[in-house]
Amino acid sequence: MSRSNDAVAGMLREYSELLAIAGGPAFKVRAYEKAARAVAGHPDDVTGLSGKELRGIPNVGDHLARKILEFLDTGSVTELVELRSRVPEGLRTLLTVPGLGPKRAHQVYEQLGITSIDGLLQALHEHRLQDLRGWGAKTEDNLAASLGEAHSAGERVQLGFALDLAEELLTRISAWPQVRRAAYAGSLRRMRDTIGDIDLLVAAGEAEPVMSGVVELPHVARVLAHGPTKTSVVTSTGVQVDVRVVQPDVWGAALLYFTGSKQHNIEVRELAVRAGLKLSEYGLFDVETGVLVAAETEEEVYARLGLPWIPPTLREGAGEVAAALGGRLPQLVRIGDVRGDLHTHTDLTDGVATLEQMVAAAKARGYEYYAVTDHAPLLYMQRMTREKALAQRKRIRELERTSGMSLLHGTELNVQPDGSLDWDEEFLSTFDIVVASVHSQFRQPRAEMTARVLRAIEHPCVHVIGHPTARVIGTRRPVDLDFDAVFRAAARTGTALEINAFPERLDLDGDLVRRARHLGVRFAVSTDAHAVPHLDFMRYGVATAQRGWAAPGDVVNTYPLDELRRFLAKPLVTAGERTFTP
DNA sequence: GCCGTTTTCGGCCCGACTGTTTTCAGTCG
Repeated sequence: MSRSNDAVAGMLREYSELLAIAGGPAFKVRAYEKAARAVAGHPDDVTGLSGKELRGIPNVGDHLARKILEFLDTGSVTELVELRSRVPEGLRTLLTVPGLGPKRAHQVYEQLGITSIDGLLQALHEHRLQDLRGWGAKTEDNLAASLGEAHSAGERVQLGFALDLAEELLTRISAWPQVRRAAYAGSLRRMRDTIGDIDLLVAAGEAEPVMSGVVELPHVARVLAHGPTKTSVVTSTGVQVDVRVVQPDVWGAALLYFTGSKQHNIEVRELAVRAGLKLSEYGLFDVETGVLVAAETEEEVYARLGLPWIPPTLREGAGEVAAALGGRLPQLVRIGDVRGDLHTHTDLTDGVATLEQMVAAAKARGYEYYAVTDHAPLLYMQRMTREKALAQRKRIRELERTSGMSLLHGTELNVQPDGSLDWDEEFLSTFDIVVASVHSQFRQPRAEMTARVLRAIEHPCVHVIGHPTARVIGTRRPVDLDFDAVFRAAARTGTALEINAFPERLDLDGDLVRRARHLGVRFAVSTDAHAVPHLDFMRYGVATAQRGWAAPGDVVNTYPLDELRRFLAKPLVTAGERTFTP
């Protein structure tokens, strides 16, 4: 994703939020927010675009085009700087607390002088908030709960953010003359859904120039440590980056060591000890003679220990070493196995790209098929209607003839609190693919939530349950579900569970995928794209599937189209099996 | 501030939920 689009979108979003807190007109707040979304989702890099071209982006008009140009030109916007001076800096971070919007942020600032999350916690502790107009004990309780969650997320950043940053840093570092190889390691290479700090490994004959280069990188805000082979810095975005330099001939041993996980390394080193060997980041050595046995590649090191190469996404010390010893490692699904995306949106609902743009981008990715699944009427804000859906279907059928790619017309339904869905069964049966997701009432007790999701799974027209836990990383915890019951029902009815590839979601996560897989569940790895660049999130979804030990056969969108269609026919559901009737 | 006109003004995603009120404000999706 192009960085300048993200930077511009960030500027517009900040403007929108500051305006909201300052009590600016709501329509203006929304205008900035909409423009931010459009710019972030715009497929072309905005750098170098003319004012006229910028105005071609939806929701960007004269004023915003000028602000964007000023921003790209000077790195700043006069009016934004002025606005910042009127709103204390910390107030904006208060908006990240679920349940606290611009009005209440403004209120706690005006009446209690609170400008930070710490200040809010303090006031909460002293029960000073419930004296405010419109506040009560319950409001305080809810706020305390969401603050607790935000805090428990700690300083970790999302996978997508970390990977973008790591790749940008690696591009720079790899260009230095001393550098032979450079790669990210650690939890990022294992593709965990959140990343504590970024570990970069560099192979270079000479370490010193690399270490000095790292502290000079423009991203660096603070240097934590700066030694001959290891440097730790904090970036201006607050992420810690550890860079380690090794000799090129021990690359494999070092990469293995720095990729971890700790538990995986312990298990591998135990194997070494039992074989009279010693494993460190400098190589695999014979204990008696001290002779180096293997170090150059990971494959060599693993092989000398009697192991096949173990994919990083499996290295969690969760049975992968034993499986590797026994020849039982799964054949993992890979990005190249994916033949299509089964959950995407267009600007007919809340996407920012047109149907034509999304289809063209999917075609450019080389997909064999592509599903468009815009929202359904019960997500009221999207104002979907049967007529709009049918009109879209007509355009999809036309587009299919010219695009040379199979297009599936689908929809994303809303699973209501009682498990009922948008539209009737007769109309639903006319869609090629139906995704059903929970979008509201996330705090239902387990029994109700489970019954709700089970009813959707049992519905004969529902093919995929979208983002099954509805979590938003760092913001909203997963819903409370009896997963075994859900997984068994999904397996029995032939309903796929989604592995939503959006970096904020990654839902199901790797652990749940693994559990579900054991019960025979199949998965749809989908991006939930709302813009062209979001189609690239597929790699996060595939990595999450890998973390759940999923093979291509477990993932329905690796199937050729005819096989996918057989799956979507949901042959496993018969009327007699249904425990709920819609 | 943007957009689409019944084009240069007047609308702007719209309904549910929560917790507070005692008829509604704030937040969310």
